[in-house]
Amino acid sequence: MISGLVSEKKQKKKNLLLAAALELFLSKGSDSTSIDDIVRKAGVAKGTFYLYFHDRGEILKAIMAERSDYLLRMASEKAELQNPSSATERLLFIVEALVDEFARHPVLLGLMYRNLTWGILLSSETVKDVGILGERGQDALCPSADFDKMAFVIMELVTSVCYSSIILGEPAGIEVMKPFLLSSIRRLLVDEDKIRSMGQNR
Amino acid sequence: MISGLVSEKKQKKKNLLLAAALELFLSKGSDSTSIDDIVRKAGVAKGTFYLYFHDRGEILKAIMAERSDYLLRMASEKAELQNPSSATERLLFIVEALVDEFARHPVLLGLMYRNLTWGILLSSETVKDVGILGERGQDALCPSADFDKMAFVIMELVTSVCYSSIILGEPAGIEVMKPFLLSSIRRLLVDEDKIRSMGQNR
Amino acid sequence: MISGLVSEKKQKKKNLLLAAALELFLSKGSDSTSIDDIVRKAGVAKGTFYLYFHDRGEILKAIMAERSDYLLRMASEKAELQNPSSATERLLFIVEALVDEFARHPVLLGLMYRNLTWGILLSSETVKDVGILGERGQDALCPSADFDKMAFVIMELVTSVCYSSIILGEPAGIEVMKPFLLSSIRRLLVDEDKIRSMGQNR
Amino acid sequence: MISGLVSEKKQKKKNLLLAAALELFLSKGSDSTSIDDIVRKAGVAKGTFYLYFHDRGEILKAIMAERSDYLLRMASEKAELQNPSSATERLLFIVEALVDEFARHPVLLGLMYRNLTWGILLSSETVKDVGILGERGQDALCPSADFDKMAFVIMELVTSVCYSSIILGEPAGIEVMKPFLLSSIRRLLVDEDKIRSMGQNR
DNA sequence: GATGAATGAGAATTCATTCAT
DNA sequence: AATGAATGAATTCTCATTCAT
Repeated sequence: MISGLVSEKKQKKKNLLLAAALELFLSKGSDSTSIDDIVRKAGVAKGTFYLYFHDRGEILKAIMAERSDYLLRMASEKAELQNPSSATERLLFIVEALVDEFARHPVLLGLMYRNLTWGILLSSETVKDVGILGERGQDALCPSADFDKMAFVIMELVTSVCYSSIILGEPAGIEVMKPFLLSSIRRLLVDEDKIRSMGQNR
Repeated sequence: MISGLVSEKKQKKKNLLLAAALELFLSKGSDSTSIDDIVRKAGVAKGTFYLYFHDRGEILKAIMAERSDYLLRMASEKAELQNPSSATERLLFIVEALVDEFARHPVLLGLMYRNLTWGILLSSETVKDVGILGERGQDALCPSADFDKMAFVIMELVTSVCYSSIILGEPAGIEVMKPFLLSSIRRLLVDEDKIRSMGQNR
Repeated sequence: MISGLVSEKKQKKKNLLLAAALELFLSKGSDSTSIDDIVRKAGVAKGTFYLYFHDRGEILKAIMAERSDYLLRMASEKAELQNPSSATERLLFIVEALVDEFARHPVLLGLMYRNLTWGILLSSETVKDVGILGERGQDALCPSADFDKMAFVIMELVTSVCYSSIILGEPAGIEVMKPFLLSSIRRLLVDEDKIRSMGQNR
Repeated sequence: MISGLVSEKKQKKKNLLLAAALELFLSKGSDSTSIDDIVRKAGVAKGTFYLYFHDRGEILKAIMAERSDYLLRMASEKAELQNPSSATERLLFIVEALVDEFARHPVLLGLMYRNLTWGILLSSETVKDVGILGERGQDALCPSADFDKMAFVIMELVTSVCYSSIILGEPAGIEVMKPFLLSSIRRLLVDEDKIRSMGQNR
């Protein structure tokens, strides 16, 4: 456990930097946060920043990865607590939790919007076991081949709609857009074959 | 008519600036384009920029508005040429034209992704008469109340998916994502009541 | 003449920078002179430097060109005043003037040594008409084909010997090295054919 | 012998540093090589550098001394292999070997040009016994008094001309300058008395 | 309206050096 | 002897903005 403590100590300054950067990115946006700001807030020397990160983009990426991972886990756990009756239900609960979190923390949303592409996160191992679409296979929400694409499309949709709605108020407030978003997702998950047959009717 | 010519002449420098800025934004990205770059390329003096624009954000906004308007019109016209048999068909043709355009001009896509929210454009008068969801009312693709939201959600989805797919190659190339995107949109437009009843089965 | 005055005014800041840089390069050496130092001494803003020079190397080059050109003219004039009886005499007077100047201003020598290669200067038009080897042709000090090479070799020799002798005191002081240098140059200018025949004797 | 081994081991890190520094100086130039670069390449800790060298200048000096000594020995040996018929011949062979080596390794040339003055090396004991001007005395290439000066002047000349010719291409390529340089040196070694008498004729 | 020289605050980055372990 | 995390002064370079002409 000593080595654990050592490496913990070794990472202390790095963690100070990460914490400071997160706080500043959230309050001022990443574009207007200088490395000077970060080290001043972290209480470390300028050079220490470059000991751990190559540039501002790198610390942003690190923070985005950590935040989105955390966000997804948190939403997943919240959904589980509501005993979803189906995979669809579960997904909708997850989305709802995400929307609520974004509504509570618009700055976080602003930060994640277009600094984050879910593509990378969703294909990462850590998130695979969380899952947002339930198990692949029999009970899956969509054909296995489309699994990744669907997860990805849904997450991009959620972020885009939240951003526009919560931050810009366009085309309507989040209280109006949320139900619409949820029903949109429900529609997305409808079995494709059934859609095609229904499409014929029009 | 003289005054018309005069005001046209008066705008000459402004147009030079707009043209120069567009070209630079596309080739270097808006972040790395300085006002210096713009005036040099436009062949006007530094001070002249501030005669017409307050800052870089303003010229960017102007360009984004013009570009997205043009893009939507172009896609609309292309769709019309294919004699769509229904409003859904027409919308899918429009989306296809947009995707193709983005695939041909990744730089334009990158520019729009980072600097445009369809919310503003879609609610503008100039785009209203283009329309992407057909006429409101009887034959409409979705309930009148959801009209704007649906248009908005679809456009955000298209941009997000294109960006991730074309620029980042995540979660797959655009040739794979395009059919998936089109079928996703088809599903989004399915009548909600039918969905709900189908949702029960799960 | 108005335009002359205008362009003179336009160059005022540039000249302030050049003067400040020269003074600093001479007193601290070019390596330990920062752009900050230069602008502070010149009394202009930081950005103004970059309005006129791309980087420190550029201002150094400009100064070196001006200084060496001046130096050569000065030495040439001094030589002329002594009514040299032959082209060889004239060259030796020039070299002597250069050596004396370097001995009086070791800092200048230190600056020019290995920041300057005579090659560029000697082939420039401004120096062509000064000449250090007299007229090409009949009376020339060396075959026309070797003219440039000879001028170049002599100047490199002078600078090298002066530097080592004056700055480092190696292998002897300048009062000892000067006569040796002059006689070395005299030897260099000896007709090659004669040398070859003399070489046989050894 | 144990102590010998120990002190050899003790020097192991120092040698690692020297080897790493040489390689870096040659590939990046000494100015753009940081101590960080050196220790990283050497695989030792930052602090270890300061255990053996006071600053970068010190390690540079050490390397320059070793390199130029090696270079001179190498050139000397090569010259010997060609069975020079006279001291002049021998010197010219040495110079030729040096020029060829510089032409093959322009980086080495650049490094030596900027950081070496032959003055120090030529007066060192290790080089005295190599000699480039043959034995002092009867058969010497020049009067004993001028021995050191001449050796020095020739070496500076060779380095300067090689640098300008090989690196800058001024005033001509090395294939053109080499013969000229060799004949110049031949002239430099001509007996001074004979010169003086010949000088009268002009 | 138009110009463009001048500004100077500020951002990023480097690197020799120290020192507790 | 050896380490390497931490330092922070120093430096380069950018760029939006102003203003006298």
